[in-house]
Amino acid sequence: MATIYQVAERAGVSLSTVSRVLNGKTTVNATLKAKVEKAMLELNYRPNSVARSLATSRSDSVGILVSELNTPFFGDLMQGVESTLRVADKHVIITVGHNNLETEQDAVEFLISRNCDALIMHAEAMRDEDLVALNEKRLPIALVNRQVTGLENNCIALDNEKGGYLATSHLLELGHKDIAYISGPMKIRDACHRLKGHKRALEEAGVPYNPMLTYEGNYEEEDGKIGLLELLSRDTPFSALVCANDWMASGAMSCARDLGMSLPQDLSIVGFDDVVFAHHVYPRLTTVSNPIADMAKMSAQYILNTLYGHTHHVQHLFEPTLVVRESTMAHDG
Amino acid sequence: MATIYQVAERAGVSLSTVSRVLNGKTTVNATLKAKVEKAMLELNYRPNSVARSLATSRSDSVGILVSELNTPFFGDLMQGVESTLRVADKHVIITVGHNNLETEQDAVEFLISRNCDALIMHAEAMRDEDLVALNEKRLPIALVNRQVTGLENNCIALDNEKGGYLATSHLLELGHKDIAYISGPMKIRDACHRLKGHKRALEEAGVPYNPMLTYEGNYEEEDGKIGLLELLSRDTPFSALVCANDWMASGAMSCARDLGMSLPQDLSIVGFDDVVFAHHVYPRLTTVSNPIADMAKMSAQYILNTLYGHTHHVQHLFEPTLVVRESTMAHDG
DNA sequence: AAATAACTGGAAAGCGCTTTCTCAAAATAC
DNA sequence: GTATTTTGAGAAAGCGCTTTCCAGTTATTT
Repeated sequence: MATIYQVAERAGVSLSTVSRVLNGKTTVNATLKAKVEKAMLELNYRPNSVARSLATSRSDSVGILVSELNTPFFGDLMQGVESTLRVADKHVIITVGHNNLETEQDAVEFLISRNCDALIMHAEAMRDEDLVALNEKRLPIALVNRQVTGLENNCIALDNEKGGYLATSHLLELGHKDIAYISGPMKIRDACHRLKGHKRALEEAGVPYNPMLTYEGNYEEEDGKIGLLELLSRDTPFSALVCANDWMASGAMSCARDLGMSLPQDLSIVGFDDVVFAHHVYPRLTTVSNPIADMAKMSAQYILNTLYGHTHHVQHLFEPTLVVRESTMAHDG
Repeated sequence: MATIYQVAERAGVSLSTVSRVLNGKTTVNATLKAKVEKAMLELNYRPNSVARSLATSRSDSVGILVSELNTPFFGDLMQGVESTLRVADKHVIITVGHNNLETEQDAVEFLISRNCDALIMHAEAMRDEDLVALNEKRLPIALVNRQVTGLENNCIALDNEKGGYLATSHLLELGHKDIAYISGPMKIRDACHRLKGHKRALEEAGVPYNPMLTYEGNYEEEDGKIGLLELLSRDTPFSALVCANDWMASGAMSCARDLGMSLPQDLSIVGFDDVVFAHHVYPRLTTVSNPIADMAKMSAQYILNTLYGHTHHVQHLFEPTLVVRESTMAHDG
């Protein structure tokens, strides 16, 4: 790889001149500039961004932390961030936290040691304090899908409580009263909030909450199946089921079908997140849409604002909406 | 952030000692070592990997190029690579090529300018020559899902031709003779190979290939729908359909259902890739499984071998297998 | 006790680039 | 034509770390 010295030599100018045309801060004589550009082209010169980063302690890249790489949810998240950063000519360094404290911290350290200019994080395991502490370094952070008191400005979150509320309200409106709920792991906050919304909807409708109708899963497809079987075994009848994400909803659906139930006649099911396959399942899944891609974009814009002087409007709380498809129907009983 | 000097000072040792314990090439007196480690802990020292990378021109990170971030296929790819590299304590820098020549080249330049030790690429737009040229720099590359003559060692590919063959053979065995085919874009090689396999299966079965039964899509869900409508409009009856990926298969399925067809009675459909939602659709999709996660892992192991002296066995060609589910059935006519 | 081995410290160069700072040259003013 | 400003060029330091040398200590052998 050619260095800046070689470019300078070939163009017959000093190294500082090359640096000047490279960074365009100061004006450079037009003919000289042309010479330099020619030399760069001929040598196929590309500035070494590691060296540049060391010298400037900036890197024009922002670190992003996701929990997994291979789920539609995080796919949309990464994609949203990457695309909006790319148009601003910033790059992205992705790390994986696996929803595990140590791994998340490791990932963050890695990103810091890579001189990232900022962090966009979907941190699930790190505690609020960790995040606050992190924010105190002079490295800007954006928190996606999380609300931390004290960091309101950095958070871009979904109103999960409202989402849970919407899901259950929809079923109540359809005349269901016995509504089962397969929750995500309660150690994950959005799972708590979703369940809270569910309870509020019940309460407002005057339907008592029955713990026998709730099962705590782990957000995975399998949990939908296991959860449904478990719920059915509890001898507490129900005509509808809310699943705290689409994966579990899908698991519950195929389990129900395997059990010979017909959907949605025998069981109305609503999911959460509206991930890409939600309309692939049959019957197409009624679900709560989680505008994760929009939130991701917004977080990127927030970073662009604070870091590079852009002036996007930033919205901190996103509203979920109910997407009614064919997996729910009125209760006849 | 603390520097190595501060650690040295605090531990009361020289900088070279710190560097020695850091890199562990030479042995260091145990008590000194302990002192240094204590100092590091107290200062929460993390070596600046940018500086280190500049000094060593290695970075312990490998660049990876994918076409998209938000599809299950690439999700599995990234996940496979990341997980196997992580256990070897290497990091990953992901870039996106969007199946576009310029973007791909840009991404590669970025990775190079970041001092990546190696590249794992799913390059779709770059030409064979580009890849060969790239390989000539001393930076090792692994090519996933692609076969380039001259780079046989670097390629980890799926036998796509065989996959296409399997799909169509399955239908032929079920008694279908009029088999439509929705292809991927012919500018993408695996799409060509899959189609070629389809044709070979027909030929071996003595069924003449009818171009009227082939539609060229773009690998997107929408294309399944458009393709099916187009094929139906051609007045050339068919009882089965092969789609060159699961997305198009899913699109075709929902389109068929919207048209009032019942599946698989009125139309047998087989997909390709066995992406995660293939068994979410209804009826569950018979498809050709593409062991992309395994291939990804293998590519990472190959890199580990060439770069860091590991000695994994590397397999260059992967066999697809047919996964029979419920979207295909015997032809009665 | 002498010879050998093993470790440690200090200094210095270098990775490739940016960024002052200084000074000379060109452009403008009077 | 001299004085003044504006521009551009070059030199040099520094970003944080690794590496290599060499000299000096300390431990281990014999």
